[in-house]
Amino acid sequence: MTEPRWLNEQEQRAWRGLMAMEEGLSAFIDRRLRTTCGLSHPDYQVLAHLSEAPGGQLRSFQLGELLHWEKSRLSQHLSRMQARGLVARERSKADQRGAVVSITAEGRQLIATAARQHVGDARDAVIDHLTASELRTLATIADKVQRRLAALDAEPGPDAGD
Amino acid sequence: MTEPRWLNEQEQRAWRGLMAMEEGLSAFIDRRLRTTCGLSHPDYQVLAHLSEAPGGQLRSFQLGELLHWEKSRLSQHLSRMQARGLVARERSKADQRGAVVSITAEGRQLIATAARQHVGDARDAVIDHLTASELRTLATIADKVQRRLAALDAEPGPDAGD
DNA sequence: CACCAATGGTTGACGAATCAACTTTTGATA
DNA sequence: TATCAAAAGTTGATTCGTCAACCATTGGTG
Repeated sequence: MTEPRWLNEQEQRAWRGLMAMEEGLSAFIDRRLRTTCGLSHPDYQVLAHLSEAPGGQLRSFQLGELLHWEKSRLSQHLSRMQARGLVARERSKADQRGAVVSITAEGRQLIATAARQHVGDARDAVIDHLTASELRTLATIADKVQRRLAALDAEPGPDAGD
Repeated sequence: MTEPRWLNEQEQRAWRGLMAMEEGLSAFIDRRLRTTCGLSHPDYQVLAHLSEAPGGQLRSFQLGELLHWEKSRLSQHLSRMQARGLVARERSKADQRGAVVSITAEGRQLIATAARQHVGDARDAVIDHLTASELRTLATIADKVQRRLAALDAEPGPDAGD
């Protein structure tokens, strides 16, 4: 079969809407964080995870798993954030191969401000304009999609005889 | 007021879910297009718009508006796509300042394949796993958010006395 | 204990995105 | 018609993300 099932009217509205919302929203979030706090969204995510971790520190690979980042990206990004004084790194005593990343006082300052900003933006752009029912449905959809993506990731392509 | 209204349980589920879905989904879409067709998602969007335009061509600035891209990004990206033989550019006869971008035969070939792939992926990751009601709600939410983002973009910050 | 694959991270090179500065052309106005 | 601001694109510098190769440590097995 060379022709797939194309999307009908309703499906297309949902899909195109989702794609457009995605692009617009992520651009919005990133722009707001940058202009008001001087943090990119990736910066924000790093600091958010660190600030929520016990002691404000994590092993590099743990942080990488939380963010779903490749190790090289994480390493490069942390180098830049370290140069800006937002995080610190030192070798792990337990495992000499590894590094422990910790949030600095300056980083904590920034993430506190940024978190307020971020919640305000989330409300302003999305949350406050949806009904309780829509919020529930949105959460459900997001869960389904994430589970589906995880499944697709786990079984890359053995399916052929169905 | 220094403390914003933090998100309650339900709101947080929706917001975090949305963010996570967004990242996972866009990574998935991009990865699939790259590995199966050799096109990045940006490449795909450019070709999709061109292929839908009358004559398979558009003025650069029109393409930029459709994509919400800055002109420099568009220019650089088109240079790369041109080098790969996916699009062609020539000066506009009507306006000597401007350029007309057109999709090549090779570009049409690729976008045809990629579109099938893309629809399949959309179904596989999202569409086929949602109920009709969820699809409707998703479209509604996406519309609301996009309108809200447009409004925020139009009036950057005059609102203060509400 | 000697070897060796796997783990944890860094580095360098290249493709992509953004910003500012720079053409060229257009179109309005004095 | 001479001028000048705005519009349409390009270019160069910087930053960010990804890929592949690399180094150091660990831990298991013969």
